[in-house]
Amino acid sequence: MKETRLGDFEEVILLLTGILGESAYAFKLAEEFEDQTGRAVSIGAVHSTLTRLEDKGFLTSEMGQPSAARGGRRKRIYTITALGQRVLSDAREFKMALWRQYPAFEMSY
Amino acid sequence: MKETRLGDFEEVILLLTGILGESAYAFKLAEEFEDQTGRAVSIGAVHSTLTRLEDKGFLTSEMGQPSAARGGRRKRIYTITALGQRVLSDAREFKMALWRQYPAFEMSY
DNA sequence: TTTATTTGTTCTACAATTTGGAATAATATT
DNA sequence: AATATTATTCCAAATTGTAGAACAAATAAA
Repeated sequence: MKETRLGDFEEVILLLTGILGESAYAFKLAEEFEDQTGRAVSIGAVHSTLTRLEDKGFLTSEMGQPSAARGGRRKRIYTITALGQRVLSDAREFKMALWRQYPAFEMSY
Repeated sequence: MKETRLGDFEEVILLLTGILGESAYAFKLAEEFEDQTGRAVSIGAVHSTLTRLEDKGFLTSEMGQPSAARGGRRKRIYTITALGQRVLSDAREFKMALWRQYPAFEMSY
């Protein structure tokens, strides 16, 4: 577990993992990413990012059970850690603090 | 002007440029970054990022006048473009939409 | 029961971003 | 003129972002 920063694609994937909860695994995350951004993403991109997030200690993973669906092999389920939540929360606070200072975004929080 | 994405350090620098207005130049941006994040940043990092943001069309720059201060040579002043503002705004909308879906961040916007 | 199809992961390579530091330049003070 | 200070520009290395091929396991169809 290396101590490092959080890239921006990493942040989105981490957030989606938190949002998806129990059903957070690579394929589903890729699908969700495309739905929410409209941007295509390769499955390889998602996998290597998940691995990096796990190395950094922001996620944990374990293999789940195979599903009844055709081809439904075992998935690797990812779970956000307390550290991961903290990092997301810090990133959010920081971003909001900046936006508040930018006149072009004058608004109430 | 290449059409590309916005990295996360890039986003912060772009935002700070908008916030600083007239006085947005590399040294000041580095200083501001350190004040706001508590994280040290090298001046080279800021410069290469500014150049990339300009290549992407999110910023414009021009040389200003020398200041009266000792060693106060001419600064390259950066200004955010309409495209840059739009990109920032889009990034903000997207991020807020995600946060709203994450139960750990249950709150009113 | 073999073969296809589907769902998934793991591995590998390359591109873009992030980051630090050295080299250089311009200005004011001594 | 020499020195100290404020800046920029240039270059190299590490980390992130991204795509795709190779492989594995499960069900459906033949």
